[in-house]
Amino acid sequence: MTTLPLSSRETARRRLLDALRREGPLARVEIGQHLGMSPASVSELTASLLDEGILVTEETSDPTGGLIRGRPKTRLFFAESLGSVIGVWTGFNRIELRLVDSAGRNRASRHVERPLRNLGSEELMDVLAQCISAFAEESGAHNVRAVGLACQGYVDTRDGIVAWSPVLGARDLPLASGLRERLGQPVLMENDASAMAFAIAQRNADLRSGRTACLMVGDGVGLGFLIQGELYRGARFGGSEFGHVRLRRSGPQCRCGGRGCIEAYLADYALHRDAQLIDHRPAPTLLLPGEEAMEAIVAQARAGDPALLNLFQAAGEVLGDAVGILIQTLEPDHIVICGPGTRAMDLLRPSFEAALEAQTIPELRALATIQVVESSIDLLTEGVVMQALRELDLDLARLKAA
Amino acid sequence: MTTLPLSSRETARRRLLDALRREGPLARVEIGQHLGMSPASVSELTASLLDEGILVTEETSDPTGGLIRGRPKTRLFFAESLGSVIGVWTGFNRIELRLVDSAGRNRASRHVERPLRNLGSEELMDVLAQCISAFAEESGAHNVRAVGLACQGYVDTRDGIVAWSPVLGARDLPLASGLRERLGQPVLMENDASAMAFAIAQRNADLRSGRTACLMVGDGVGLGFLIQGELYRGARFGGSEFGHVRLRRSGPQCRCGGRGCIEAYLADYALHRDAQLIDHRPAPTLLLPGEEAMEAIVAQARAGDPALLNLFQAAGEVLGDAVGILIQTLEPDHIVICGPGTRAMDLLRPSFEAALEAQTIPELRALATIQVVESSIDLLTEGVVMQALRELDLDLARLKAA
DNA sequence: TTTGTTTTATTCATCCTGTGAATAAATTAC
DNA sequence: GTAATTTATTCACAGGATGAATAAAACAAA
Repeated sequence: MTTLPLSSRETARRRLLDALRREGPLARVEIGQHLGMSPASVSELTASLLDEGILVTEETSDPTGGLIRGRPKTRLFFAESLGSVIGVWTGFNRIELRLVDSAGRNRASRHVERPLRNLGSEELMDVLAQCISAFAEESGAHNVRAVGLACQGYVDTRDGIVAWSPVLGARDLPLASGLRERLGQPVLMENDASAMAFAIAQRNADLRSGRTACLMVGDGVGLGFLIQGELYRGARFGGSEFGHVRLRRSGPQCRCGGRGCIEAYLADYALHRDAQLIDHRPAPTLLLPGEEAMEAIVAQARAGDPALLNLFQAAGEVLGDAVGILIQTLEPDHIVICGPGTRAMDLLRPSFEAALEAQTIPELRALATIQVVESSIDLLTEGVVMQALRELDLDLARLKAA
Repeated sequence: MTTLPLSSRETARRRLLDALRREGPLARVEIGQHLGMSPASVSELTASLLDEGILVTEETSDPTGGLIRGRPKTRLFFAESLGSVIGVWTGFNRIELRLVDSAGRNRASRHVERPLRNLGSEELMDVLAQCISAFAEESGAHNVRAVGLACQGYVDTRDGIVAWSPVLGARDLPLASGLRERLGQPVLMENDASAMAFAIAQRNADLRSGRTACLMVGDGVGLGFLIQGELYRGARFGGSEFGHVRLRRSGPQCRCGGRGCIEAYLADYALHRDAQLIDHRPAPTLLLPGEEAMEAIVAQARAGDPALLNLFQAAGEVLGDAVGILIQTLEPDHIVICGPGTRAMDLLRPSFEAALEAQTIPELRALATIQVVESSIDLLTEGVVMQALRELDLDLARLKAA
């Protein structure tokens, strides 16, 4: 992840390519309208992008059937020849993979069940590299240009280092360089909640204006924070570990070693573990339960199981407190609650809303819109792949400039 | 407060004038070194600033006494003729005023004891306007160009509206326009913690790089958050109401009407109130105690009063939790604890550090430097005045451009 | 005094970008 | 075939940043 300030040319270029990835093929006039650029500027920019072989003109088979007068649009889009990018997410005991072309269109995806916890760092990198190359091979990926990797924990996105992760058990793990050596590809890293936030904002223009706090609930709990559509970067160019804010002094145990973290109430592993405890099952594991197991718990709660209802009630309360803290601290314009955890939003909502109300000042609460976006892990690899693609766009531009 | 994106020219101009206000008179070469600009650009920029009458060349009385060879520097600085700006802070029962020239140098200051709580909005504006004009007159202010006003609460800095304030009891109060009508001057508004954060960052270059979270403890508790030296703006261009994050569900009463807010433990009024309660004094007020009263409480605690020590212990714990939340949410590069409340830092520190440690992940905690900056309310009016001056700089540039 | 040295400041030609206006191109409508 | 319409390019120009050359203002030394 480059962190140099972008020149105005680079910004324009990025905006243009972002718009194409979002909207699909566009004619030059349309690009101008989308971005508020003059036709002359668009012509100039696209000329060099065409020249560099990044874009190609589309063979227009005249889809309007001659209903529109005037010179027909020639739409521009990404050249197929540019190759592809692999996006990876390392979950608790699962690896999610996706292959996209340079336009960001899905080409293949799969997931692998494989616990990554407590592997040594060399072994971890071996396993990951092996999964990625196997996936590349089986999906017939040709000309892979980069790998984007999202994982839980605090990620130094500039250097591709996992500064801290509860899942990988890692401290300052130089994952990007380790995988680069093994795969021979540039590897770009991102925190997983950041990746999902980015993907969601790509689908909703509102979320790309102002400040958007995107709380992902699922495997863990993470926050992706966007300012004018770009990911917020903290120290060492990482995101946020909001999921490990400890709201309850003597709350349940968290994967991070602490107690009472937001995650320790809301994450799938936490709900699953606590549900097992209710049933007096032995030795609750910290492994990620499958979607079926979670659905079963939710169904049982919806059926009226009082102990489970209590669980969701407590989780909703924590969610309300969490969103309340975000509102009072950052005053975002938009708040998004997303991730697999939204499957139980109906169960969470009453206590969520009560806690949010108790936690926040009404006048400030009114400044933010809150929306729930159902989103699966797919969106996560989509986000990291998008970020990787933009990074490659930039590299190409700088390559040509030099 | 203008919120339009700045043109590159405007950015350069702002950086130049900021540097002059911080560093004092500078020669053109020195400006170039400070800002990493070419001599040609500096010459060009300063030429128009001199032309507009914003800067003047300094009459160099050759202070080096001829020890240095070569053409002597001609230093540039702000023209005296440009007039002055008044900075105001409205506290709980006190108004702080300051007059500065266009270079930001202090010309006069005073404070007025005057409770502002529970005044009607018209009356409030009358009182404020009257205080300000009396101050302008008595300090011999000539050619006042603007008033900068900092207050507690959520301030819409673009339109100068107090969206919410526990002190002024206001909801959507258009204070800036009301005062402008009464004073005939443009009035620029800012949240008080934001103003102090800005002032502190002007004095320490480190804090102007990366992300700085500046927690002001005093009359209330506020957060000023800086990204690359510029104030973070949330929805409606306000700052943060971090002081009203409710950390303890059944904690003490806060001025905002809630319970267990950070402020309800740490603010002067809270400590004073709780100290009175210990002594079984009747009817604890919410008025701001004077500095002497606070010093007395601190002295009594330092002398070993166990009940007071408990009070500071609880406050320190809340401070640690608060800083912990900031670290895990925003991963700032720098954290500053400032304001009059730092007077008791020795009493707060043990429980502060323990709570911080319990609240945060060591690897993440290590990413931020934490420093305590002793700072009085003076810095606050300094900050708001600085912001007002930069806004005027911008207006002047846009005036000339039109 | 004169000439050279040193440092500061300006000027100038140039590059880069972005834009409005004019022009060209490609199509439909009549 | 001509007019109308829409899309795309070209061109001249403006604004801003910069390196290089030049000018300016001092001191140092012969």
